[in-house]
Amino acid sequence: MLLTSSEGKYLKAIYTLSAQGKEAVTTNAIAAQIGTKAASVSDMLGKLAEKELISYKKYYGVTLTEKGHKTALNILRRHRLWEVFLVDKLRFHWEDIPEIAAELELLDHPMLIRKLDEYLGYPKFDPYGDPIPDEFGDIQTKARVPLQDMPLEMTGKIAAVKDNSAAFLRYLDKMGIYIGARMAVLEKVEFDGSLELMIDNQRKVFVSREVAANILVQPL
Amino acid sequence: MLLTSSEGKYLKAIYTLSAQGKEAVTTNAIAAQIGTKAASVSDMLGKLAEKELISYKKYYGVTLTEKGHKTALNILRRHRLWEVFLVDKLRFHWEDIPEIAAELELLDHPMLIRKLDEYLGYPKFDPYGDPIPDEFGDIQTKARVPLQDMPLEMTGKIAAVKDNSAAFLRYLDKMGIYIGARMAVLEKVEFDGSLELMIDNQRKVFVSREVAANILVQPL
DNA sequence: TAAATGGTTTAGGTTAGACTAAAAATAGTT
DNA sequence: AACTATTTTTAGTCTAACCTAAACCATTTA
Repeated sequence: MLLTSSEGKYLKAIYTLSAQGKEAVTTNAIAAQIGTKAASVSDMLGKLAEKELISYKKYYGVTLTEKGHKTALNILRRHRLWEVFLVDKLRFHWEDIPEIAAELELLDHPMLIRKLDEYLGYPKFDPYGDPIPDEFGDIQTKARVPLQDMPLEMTGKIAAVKDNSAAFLRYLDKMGIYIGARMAVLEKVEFDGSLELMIDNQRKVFVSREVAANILVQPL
Repeated sequence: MLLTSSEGKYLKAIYTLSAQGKEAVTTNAIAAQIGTKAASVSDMLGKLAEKELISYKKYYGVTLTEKGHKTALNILRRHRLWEVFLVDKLRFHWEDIPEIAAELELLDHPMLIRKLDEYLGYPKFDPYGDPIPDEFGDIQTKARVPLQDMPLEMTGKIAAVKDNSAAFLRYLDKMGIYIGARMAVLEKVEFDGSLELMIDNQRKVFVSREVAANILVQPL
C-alpha cells in the first residue's frame, strides 16, 4: 500500500483531531488543520475511503479504520523520532523543529527509521513530551495530570505541553520550564487561577491559569 | 527562487552529466539519467530555461548557467552531507545510501544543513570520496589519479570510486577495498590490463582493468 | 413545519509533471 | 544535393492535488 505524501498529511491531521475530541472528524476541521479548503478535503476523503484508510459517511465526518490508524501512528513515529534527532543531535531549539520534522516524516524508509531509532537510543518521548509509537504502533503512556489539577506540595516532572506554538515554547524557555524539570505547586491563587511553582527545588515561578492549562505533569 | 523537487532532479542530472563530458548535455542523456522520457525532458528544459537556470538552444542540448550551477552544487552538498550522516552516524552500508540520500536532499532548509554540517564535523568528502561543496559552492579537490595510471611501487590512498552501483561497491567490500585504504601497485599485467595491489601493507589483491578504471587514488 | 444557516459535496477548472504519438530538425551517407 | 536514420520537439492526454462557485444536506430557529 503506497501512500502519496498528501495522503499522509490527511491521515495525520485526522489522527490528531480525533485524539482531541472523541467524535468523528469534520471536513472543515481537517481543512483548517492542514490549511486547505473544504472542497479539497472532500476530494481527498473519497480517495482515502477508497483505500480503506478511513470510514467515511458523507456529511457525517470521518474516523480512521484500523489500517488508517496504524498508518497514522507510523507517520507520527517518524515525525517524533526526527524531532528528537533535531533537538538532541543537531541542537535545534524546540520552536523550530515542527516545520522541518513535517518534511522529514514524509520519507518512508523502514530501515532508515529503525536505524535512526537505534541511533537515538530508542527514545520513548519527543521533545514536547509526546509519546513515540514503536514499530508496531504501541504507545507508552505515563500517568499525566494537567498542572492545574496537581495538589499542593506534591512533586512531579514536567511531562508534556499541549500547545506547541513557538510563542508558548519561547515563554516556557524564558521561565526556565522544560520537559523533565522537577516541580511542585507552592500555591494556588484563588481569584485568577494562577500558580506559584518551585522548579528544580531552586527557582520559584508564577504561571497564569492559561499557561498551566497547557502543561502536563507526571506525578512522582 | 523556489524550486520544485522535480526541477532539482533535473539540475542535478545535468550537473552530473556535464561533469563527465565537457559538452552540452543532450535531452536523451538526461532522460536516461533520471529515468524519464525525452518528451518530458524537453518540457522541463523549457521551464528551467525560463527560470534562467540553464541555457538552452533547441536541438543543441543544455548547459547550466551560473545560477543553475550554484543551485546544483547546493543540492549536491545536501546529498553528500546526508550520505555522510547515513554512513557515519546511522551505520548504513554504502550501497544502501544513494536512494535515501536522494530523498533527503530534496529538503531545502539552510539551517538544517548548516547544523547537520556542524554535527558531522564539516566533512569534506562523502563516503564515496566525492567532495562536498561548501555553503558557497566551493569544492575542495585533491589530486587524484585513475588507478590504472599509478606508477609501480608508488603508494597512495583510495580516494574515490566512479561507479556507485551496489554491485560494484559490494565487490569492493568483499575485496577489502575501501575509501581511505593505503595501497600500492605491485604489478601490472600486460595482456589484460589487470593489476596486483597491496592494500594496507597487508593484503595482496588482484583487480581487473574494468575495476581499476573505476577507482581513483590520491598519491602520497 | 418551513425557512434560514452553515457545513459539505459536486462540478468544473488549473497546474505540474509525466506520458504517447506524430512532426520536425539534425547529421550522416551516398 | 537528396535521402535516411536518429534525436528532439510539439501536440494532445492523463493524474494528483488543489481551487472557486454552485448545489446540496442537516440542523436550528421562527
